[in-house]
Amino acid sequence: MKINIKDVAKKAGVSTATVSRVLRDFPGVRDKTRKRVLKAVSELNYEINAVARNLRQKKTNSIGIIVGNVLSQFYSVIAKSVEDTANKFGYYTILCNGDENPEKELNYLKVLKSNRVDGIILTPTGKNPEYVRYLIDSGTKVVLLDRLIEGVDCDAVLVDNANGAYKAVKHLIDQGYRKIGIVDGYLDRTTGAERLKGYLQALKEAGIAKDDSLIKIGDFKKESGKRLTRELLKQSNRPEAIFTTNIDMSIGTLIAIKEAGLTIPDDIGIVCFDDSDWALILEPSITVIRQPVYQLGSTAAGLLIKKIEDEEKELDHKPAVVTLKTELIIRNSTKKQILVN
Amino acid sequence: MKINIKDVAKKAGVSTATVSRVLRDFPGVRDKTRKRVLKAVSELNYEINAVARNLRQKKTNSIGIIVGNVLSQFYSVIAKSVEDTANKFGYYTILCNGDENPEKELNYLKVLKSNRVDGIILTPTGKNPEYVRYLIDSGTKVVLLDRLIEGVDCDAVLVDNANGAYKAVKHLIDQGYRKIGIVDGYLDRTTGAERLKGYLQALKEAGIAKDDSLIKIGDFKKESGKRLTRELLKQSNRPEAIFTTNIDMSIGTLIAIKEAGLTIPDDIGIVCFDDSDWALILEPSITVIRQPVYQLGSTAAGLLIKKIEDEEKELDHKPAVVTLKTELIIRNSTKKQILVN
DNA sequence: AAATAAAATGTAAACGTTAACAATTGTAAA
DNA sequence: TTTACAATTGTTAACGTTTACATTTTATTT
Repeated sequence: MKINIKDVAKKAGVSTATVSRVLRDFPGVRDKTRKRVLKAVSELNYEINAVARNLRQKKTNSIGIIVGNVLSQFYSVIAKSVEDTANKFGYYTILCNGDENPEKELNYLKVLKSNRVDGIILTPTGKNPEYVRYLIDSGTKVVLLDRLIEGVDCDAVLVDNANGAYKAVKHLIDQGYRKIGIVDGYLDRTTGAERLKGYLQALKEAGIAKDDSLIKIGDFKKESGKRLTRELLKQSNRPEAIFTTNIDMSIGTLIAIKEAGLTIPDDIGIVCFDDSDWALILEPSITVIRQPVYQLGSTAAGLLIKKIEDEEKELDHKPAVVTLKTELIIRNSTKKQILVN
Repeated sequence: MKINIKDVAKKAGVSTATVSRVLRDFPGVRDKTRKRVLKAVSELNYEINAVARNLRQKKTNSIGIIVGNVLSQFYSVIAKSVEDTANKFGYYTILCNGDENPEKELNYLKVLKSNRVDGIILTPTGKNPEYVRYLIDSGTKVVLLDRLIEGVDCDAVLVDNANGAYKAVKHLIDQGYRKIGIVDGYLDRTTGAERLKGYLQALKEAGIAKDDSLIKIGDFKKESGKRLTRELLKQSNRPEAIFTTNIDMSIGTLIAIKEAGLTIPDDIGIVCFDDSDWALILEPSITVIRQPVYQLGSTAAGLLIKKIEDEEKELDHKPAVVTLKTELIIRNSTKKQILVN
């Protein structure tokens, strides 16, 4: 029932090799022959079996991407940019939701390897350094996205997390806020750690003492943002402003602030890592650190594909870490000054 | 360099068939042999080549999913629920972004078929009925999600779009709004058409005449929501309330309302199709029609996998259309009554 | 211990391509 | 015409599994 290359060859009166050549647009096929083959292809409704091709060529034209949390807007954009870029170069993507869970991550890495994807883009939990190192050593192309893995030397595309956080907190300080809380995610992800670092640096420069009760560490997800903000707002030394370190936790924080009946920016100022259309619609609009999210994904995909194709050409590839800049977008959630006037 | 099943067989002193049996947990392998094989597997760090397996088994344990617009929150949730469900049954997913573009859709359908995915979940543009029909006829398992394709008989998982829209508009009317605009998406998608139908039905029942100048048709994306709302707000018979038919257009609509300096719900009421955390944070919070989005995806994936596995067991499968219920969540963006008091 | 059945293992073809190499055909110069 | 060489096409062995079938080993019965 299923048509294969032999059927096409027979119908066109040529060998399978010739059909294969036509299918792959190889030069050196007489025009007359090519037309005959294409006619047979279309008459038989032949569609190549990519699985067989992949086996023979030891190449799948696919890349895997493991993201931290597919529900997050941040990773949606990453998924789209990786996919767009991959498509442009003739690759398709397999999207996996690591869910910030090291076991899921490990499992997916194995599945992707087993399926012989040509490369992997990984937002690492950082908890599987041995396997990632093994992957790289055994020839799988890997590009890390958004975070690094301690002790693993690998291409990566990052954002200047510490600087972004620094700009956010410095802005709060410049606006007159002093008691500034932070709602951060996992400190064992480089993002969480670096953003905390930027926060601390800004405080230090302004001569504001570090206050551990204002530092709350969650898991980068909405629920923990809500829970931690509730804690912050309940405690005696309630912060005058909060810096949240990713979009999902920011949602939780905003919910908690609304619950508490506080007014932004009068009662409390807020700066969030990650921009969103919603941040603009909210009243007041939210001051944010904008990451070049689309570019993050497209750069990672571009780097990965370059790595893949460089190797095919037997070119050497030097591992690179690309760091993209963040941008402070000042809106109305940090306008304390105006009220002071 | 690469270890294959032959290497394992040699090391364990058995045949490749035995190794294969052990790998697939086949019964009828002596325990001693099994252990010997597993030892060799682990010592050699052997990982099965899924591509070769897929070729031989004519099965890939993968399903493809083509969504309308991967940037939309709606489809993020769909992607996650499909992936979760697929994983649970041992399948992995290939996510494709159709982008509401019939050509991209067609291309992806071909790529997925060529890669011999075991099944496809499709949010159809409706513009490729012949190919979808051909796919189904040639044995590819397909489940449509969110929308139908005219003239194609296929399993599908939908939402009661007309009823949802009806509830939304009826609610507006009950709250005292009369001049109600609609910002809808493509009418040639069943979602767009059905939601318009519900809108019209609610108006009719209330004895409100249809006014074409209040009916704006876009493409389900943010930009058109913004543009169309600007038009609505500029024209002489400005609506008292707007019903938007998906989350992305809703964002555009909210931006346009904010731009125009109008107050919700005093100057204008609004109900949106699709709930979101942000709808709750906004001031005022937004009344919405909530779709059971996660369930939509998991049901589709479950149905698809059942289809796939029923066929393997040579069971007959009757095409089914599952329609899930929507829910009206009343919040503050439609509280006209209160102001009247 | 022999005969038989059942259990375990092995052999080799098949899945549908591609690619190295071989063979044929066409073309242009001698 | 040959001849020499280039252009085109064909043959066949991979790629790494699984699986139908054959064979060997083990267990059971007499």
